Amino acid sequence: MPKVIDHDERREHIVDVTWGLIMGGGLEAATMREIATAAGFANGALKRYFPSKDVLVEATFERALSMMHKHISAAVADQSGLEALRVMCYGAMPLDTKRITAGRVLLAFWEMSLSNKRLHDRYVEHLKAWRGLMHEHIKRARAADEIKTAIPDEQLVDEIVLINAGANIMSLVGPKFSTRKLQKQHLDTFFARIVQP
Amino acid sequence: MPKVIDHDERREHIVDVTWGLIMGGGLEAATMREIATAAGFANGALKRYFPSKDVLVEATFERALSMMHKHISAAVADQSGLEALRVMCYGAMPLDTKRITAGRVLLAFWEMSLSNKRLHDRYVEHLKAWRGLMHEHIKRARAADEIKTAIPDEQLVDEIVLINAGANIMSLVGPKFSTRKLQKQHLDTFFARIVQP
DNA sequence: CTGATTTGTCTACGTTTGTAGTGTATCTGC
DNA sequence: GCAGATACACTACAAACGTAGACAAATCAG
Repeated sequence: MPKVIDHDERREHIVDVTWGLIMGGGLEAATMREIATAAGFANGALKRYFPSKDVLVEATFERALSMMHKHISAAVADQSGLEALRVMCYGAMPLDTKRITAGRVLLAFWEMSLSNKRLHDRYVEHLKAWRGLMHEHIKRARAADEIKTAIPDEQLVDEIVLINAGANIMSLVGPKFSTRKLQKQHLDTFFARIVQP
Repeated sequence: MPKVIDHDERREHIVDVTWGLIMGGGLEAATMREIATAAGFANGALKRYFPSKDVLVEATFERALSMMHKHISAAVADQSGLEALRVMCYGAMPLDTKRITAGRVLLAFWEMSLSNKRLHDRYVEHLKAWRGLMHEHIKRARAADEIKTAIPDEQLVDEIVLINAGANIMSLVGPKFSTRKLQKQHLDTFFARIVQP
């Protein structure tokens, strides 16, 4: 028996490195050679852990989605209704450096998913789950009379999604205009608004 | 004297073709060979009109911005204040196929501008002009007592920008969820809101 | 018709890409 | 300590990229 290696751990590390490279210079910067070097390997070494670049990219994509999912789940915790919705919204916004650079990865994946059906389907699935969760919390908040606006649930959910996607973009391309303070204010105003008739 | 050619017209045509290719498959699909073929030329023919790919891409980028600028200017026309703002907002939203696919190009440029200082500066300039124009109209609308909300102008402008950017993204990656109807409703609700105290 | 000049084609070159193949070093179980 | 399997480095290769240069074709002035 040869050297024993935790393959899953190695894969995690390689995905970490790929993530970092995309953060720094987009997908363009994430070449197999560059990833291998940054991970401390030589040219062809990644092949043992990811059969092809597509698979590696897909794994990195998956990481982005599961990271967001975990971040939201952890924030929501045992809360429910309006407070859960609030925590979800603030948690998904690019309000610190880590989440802003994560938006860089998201941007790359948005573009890639437009020419890769597998990735696109996966993202639609994620979107469906995310929106479904928000619907759930809004429903409960309405039942508890925490939300009183006449605006339909579907519109509320969509508004959050658009604000969030827009904030991710603008934090990258125009952070001087769309400041964190403003982005927080959007959510503040939004929540102040929906608790009223 | 040889064949006489309108160079500007040729450049427009080449930019058209580049635009179309980016629409279809992102920047990845817009190779010099592909552009030349789609424009009806052979491999190296573009060199007479664009010295390098960077220049061609920059010209296409410029087209995207000026297209939006023209679209807005034409819509606003001689109007002013609230009505001008309203027309601007609806005009910039991806509410038809043409504007949705234009969002595809915008997405490509957002990503590219993150690793190209020239393009980034140009986009920031555009953003500044766009936001400035909205500020102008909001100011006049307030003077005419058309807008009564206590929300600061800067926040109103930023909200429009985020909704717009988000709508552009979601029209591409999740049109099943973020429908045109919903996107229109966001603006309807927004304008119904700001005319009240 | 002739000739100068631009236009566009074609070929080629140097890079960079993803990936396959080969060999060597390394480590574990016996 | 030995044998066998694994891990990684290294080289190589085909494909695709942007771009440069040489050549042929086309066109208008005279």
